Amino acid sequence: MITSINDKNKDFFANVYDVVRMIPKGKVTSYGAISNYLGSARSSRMVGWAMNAAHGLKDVPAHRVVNRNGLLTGKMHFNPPSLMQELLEKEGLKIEKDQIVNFKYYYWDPKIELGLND
DNA sequence: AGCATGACGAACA
DNA sequence: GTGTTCGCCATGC
Repeated sequence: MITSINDKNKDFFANVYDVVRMIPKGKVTSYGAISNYLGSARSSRMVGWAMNAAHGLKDVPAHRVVNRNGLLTGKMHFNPPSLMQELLEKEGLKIEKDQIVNFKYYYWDPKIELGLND
């Protein structure tokens, strides 16, 4: 539950949620990619912070968002920490040592997918 | 106000 | 490739 956010934060959150919702099934992206897409390439921490608040929203597949290394850094924040991996595996991805196998292949960059393409 | 932390990332040694 | 440091913005003490 967010106690005090400004309009600026709200806009940032809304953008993050919107991008995350647009992530195709079986694809993943990184916090940095989202922050970059929003224009704040170095505020990737805020993306993670937004995800923390987003984890209460069913429309926001936070499990499709990992760090640039393809590592499931946020798995510990899910209800069962293993849920994140399970969801990804259910979408056809393979996880090993909390890391996405062939992460580069499943990587989905909003800056490219949504910006370069119509 | 200052200090420490965080689902991160990039630069540097 | 690994370890350290800084930047980013917000939160908690």
